[in-house]
Amino acid sequence: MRERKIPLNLNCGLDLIGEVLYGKWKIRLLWFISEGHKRPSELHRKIPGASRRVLTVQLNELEAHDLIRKKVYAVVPPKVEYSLTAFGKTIIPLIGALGKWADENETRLRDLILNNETKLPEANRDGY
Amino acid sequence: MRERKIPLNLNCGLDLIGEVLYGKWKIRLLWFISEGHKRPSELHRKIPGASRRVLTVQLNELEAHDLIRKKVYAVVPPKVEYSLTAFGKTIIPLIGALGKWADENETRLRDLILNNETKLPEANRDGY
DNA sequence: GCAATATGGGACAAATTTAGCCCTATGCAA
DNA sequence: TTGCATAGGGCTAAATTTGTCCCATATTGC
Repeated sequence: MRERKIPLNLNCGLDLIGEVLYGKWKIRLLWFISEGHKRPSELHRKIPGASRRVLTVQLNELEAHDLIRKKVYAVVPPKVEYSLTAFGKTIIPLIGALGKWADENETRLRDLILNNETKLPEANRDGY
Repeated sequence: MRERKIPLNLNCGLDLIGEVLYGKWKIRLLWFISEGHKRPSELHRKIPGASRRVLTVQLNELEAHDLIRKKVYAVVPPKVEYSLTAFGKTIIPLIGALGKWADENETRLRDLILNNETKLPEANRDGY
């Protein structure tokens, strides 16, 4: 975040989607929360590839965007639970649909992605 | 792209979605192409906020991922037309749904986003 | 007493994505 | 003859996103 130097576009709906859902782990976070994984540590276990730091940052953003709500228990060690807001719930079906689409095309997508991971970079390496 | 130092996760469908749709302008590109805006210059006019460079890069990626197809006419000045592949067409309804969701919640989203744009950065500025 | 637990956040480093420029090519119009 | 239009891609710089490390907290169990 911090002071943005390149202005936001907020023209069409798709721009807005970008702002709210754009973040490497956000849709996964929303999805797992919708599945009932509420605590940050749980979510981190579900998404081990992400650093704890980014997850908390993105959770904060989702909260700021009113998609999730945070409940802090005054105990030690700390306990925190996230849940979807009513607003957040309205977007879950869409995320579900995306996941379903990807699952249905899983092998195809995986092939396409991996193909390009091994092809494009080699072309670049020559340039160094 | 180039040589990736942080490995990809390709576990669940949502990871795959990330790889294919993650890119600042990709869903907009797909959407506009689906609306019949085929030529790079047209697309650029529809998305003036993006640099021409990134658009061509992201178009290349979409093509590599088999969501769009490119037709090059051997004329001068050059003429290129993109169109959705059959595979690409299957994802359009999902993008449409996202756009619709955002349109329906437009003012709310805009408020939430702008609110945070002005609030969070100020909190940070103090730290400098 | 010391480690482990769960969470948050500051400071800074690295990785990755985007933006900005420049150059090419060739007809057509002013 | 100069300039524009169209598309691509190399290269470098900036912006932005992610990751790493470290500290703090209070209680339970060893």
